[in-house]
Amino acid sequence: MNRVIIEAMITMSDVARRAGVSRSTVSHVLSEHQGETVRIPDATRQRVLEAAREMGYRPNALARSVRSGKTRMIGYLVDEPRYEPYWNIMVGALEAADELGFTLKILSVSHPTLADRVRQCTELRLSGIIARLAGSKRLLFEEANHAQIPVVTVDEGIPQLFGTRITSDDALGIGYVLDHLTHFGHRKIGFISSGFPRLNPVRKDPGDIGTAREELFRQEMAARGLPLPEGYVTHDTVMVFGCKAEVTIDSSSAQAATNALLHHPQGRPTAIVCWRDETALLAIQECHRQGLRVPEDISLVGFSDISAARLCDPPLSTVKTPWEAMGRLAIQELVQRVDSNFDPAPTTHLVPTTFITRATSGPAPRIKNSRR
Amino acid sequence: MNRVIIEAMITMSDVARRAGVSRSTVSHVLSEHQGETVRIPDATRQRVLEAAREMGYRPNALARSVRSGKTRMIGYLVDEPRYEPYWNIMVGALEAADELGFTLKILSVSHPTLADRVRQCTELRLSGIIARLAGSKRLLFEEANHAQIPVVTVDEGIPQLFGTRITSDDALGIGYVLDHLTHFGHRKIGFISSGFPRLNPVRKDPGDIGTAREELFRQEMAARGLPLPEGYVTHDTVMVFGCKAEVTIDSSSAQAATNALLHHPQGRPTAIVCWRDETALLAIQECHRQGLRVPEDISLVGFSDISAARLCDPPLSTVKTPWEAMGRLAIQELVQRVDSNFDPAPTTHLVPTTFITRATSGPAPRIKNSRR
DNA sequence: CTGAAAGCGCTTACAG
DNA sequence: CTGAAAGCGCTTACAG
Repeated sequence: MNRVIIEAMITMSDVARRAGVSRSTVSHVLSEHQGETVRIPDATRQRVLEAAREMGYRPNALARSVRSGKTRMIGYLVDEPRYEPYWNIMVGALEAADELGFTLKILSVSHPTLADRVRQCTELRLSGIIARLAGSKRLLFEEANHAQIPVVTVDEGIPQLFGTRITSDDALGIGYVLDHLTHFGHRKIGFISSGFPRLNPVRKDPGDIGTAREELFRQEMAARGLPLPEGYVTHDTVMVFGCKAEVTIDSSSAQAATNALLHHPQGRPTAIVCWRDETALLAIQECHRQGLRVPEDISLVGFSDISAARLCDPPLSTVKTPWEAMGRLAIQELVQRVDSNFDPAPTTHLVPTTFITRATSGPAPRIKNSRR
Repeated sequence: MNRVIIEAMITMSDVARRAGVSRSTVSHVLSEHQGETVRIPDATRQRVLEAAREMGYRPNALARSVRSGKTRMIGYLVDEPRYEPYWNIMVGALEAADELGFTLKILSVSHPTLADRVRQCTELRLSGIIARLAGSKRLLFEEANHAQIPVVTVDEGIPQLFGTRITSDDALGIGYVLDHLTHFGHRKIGFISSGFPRLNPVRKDPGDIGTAREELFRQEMAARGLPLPEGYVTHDTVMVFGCKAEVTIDSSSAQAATNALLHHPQGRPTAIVCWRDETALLAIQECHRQGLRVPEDISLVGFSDISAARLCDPPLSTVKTPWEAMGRLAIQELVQRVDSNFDPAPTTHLVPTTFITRATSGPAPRIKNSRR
């Protein structure tokens, strides 16, 4: 351990004094683009370097940022920090930020605090913002545009007026799922959708990803000429808002949604597609409880590929959303905008999804009570 | 949207000019502790406030920090950002930081970059550091002590020379597990431990949490007078280090570890305790593959309570580590130190664990091939 | 090559 | 009550 007791942080002036040169010289030697503008003779440079090392000098990144007006710090605004995919986005973002010399700050935002949070972003002089936010982003864009901070939204269902939007190609995913299931002979396919719109019939969030997938499912079923009887789409209940911005998985509602499908008057579907993995896993529990084997009696498919999908038994067949890649892309887009002129014009990146065949999907059984 | 085109960020001088007062006055009105030292008459105050609002003024938090020397920004150093529990720690830390007016920065650190990362922490003038790091933390403490930055380590197996250490009370957890299992009549209990020491026999990390739990298990078994035949402790293989700091779950090694237990010459254990949930879940897959029912034929217990534990079927009985609470506590400890004199003296907080009885553990079966 | 000076945006004694 | 001045730690034209 260094035995020198340091009272306060060593500054550039201290180093200058020790090396017997001016602050300017120290700055030139220690600056990023050393030698680009001015050249310092090696003797002086060494003296400065050594003094800095001896004193354990650490440049003050904040002071630098104040001077340059650039923080190279990017904010990640998340409304549901507990949700695994949003963490995966962050992991990707973190990696990319590291590589590009940026740092990442996490700001958790529940709906009531959105205004404060975006304000905080500009006070922090963030170089860019990644937003994973349900609901209206008007406040965010107002503030960010005013402060000329580029923003990219991730996992956002609908196009927006400003900024870069990075979203997964769920239509592709749904297509894969239906190809897979029809290949296995399934024709009676149910869907468990997100219950969000029912919870909040007034403030309907058009960006609700569960409902978006439900729409896609309906379209793709129709496109394939597959029947979709009334009641073949049910809903679980997910709390997405609230002070603590928690994702509560209400198992009883997923259970009810599954049951409605299993006891459908026209006979149960031979396969159920769920708007996300958590729901699918809960649905499987319910199927087991009813004595149904997965996938022999019924196939189940999820969406996202959360870690549990791989760990469960049987492991879940699911659409893989490339969360980390989306996070990486978000950073790349942002960084690219940082050094160019601010331009809030909207663009969209559709990131391809893939389908992972694991063990919860298989050949359609012959249903005895089928009316076909 | 605000229709005024802003060229650059509005500064305090701009507001002062608009309000017809000096910068000092603006500062006084807008500062945190307004009115504590000086009192500004309401008329002036209103003028300033209105000017600031009209112009969309946002104080520069960086400049403030340079001045005050305090950033109220805490860094979270994680070596395996992909691992769910470390994300949970962050969620807790984030909440607590918000409440206390601090912000959180995430720094991912793979082993080779540790030096750079800790240096970055001091250059950023972080107010504190939360470290979730395997291996030696010498570099970290050298740097942090020099810069007088308080650090708390989380989920660190062994006591250290400096800083606050927050760790879960695994002894308690193991105790619960064995109480539970013996209550159900189990006496032949196996353990799957972390394979880390085997991977890295040279740089043995004494903080390896899997091995620590194994030790605890051995002690508690002995304390209860339960036999632990040679070979009743096996190991999976977890890659914890490497450039990308990934936690790779090598299912084949967990499989092998399970198999070794199932085919033990003295008969298989009636219960297996695993050093973490992922391993337990993988072990269950293997048991199923061998035609064993869980928990009728064999009980399985994990450690951590990751989200998959609840989602799987049967849901996993496990020791719950209070990750979020640990993150919260880390922040609280740090914040408390920020405004007091720097003191690196070591302290330890042992956070209690609990046991969650779910469906993978039950009464011990009568083993036919048992030699008892 | 190197230093004195001005400046980044803020705050805080210190006069008036 | 309010402003001029000095200062936080840094950088960057600008002289010499």
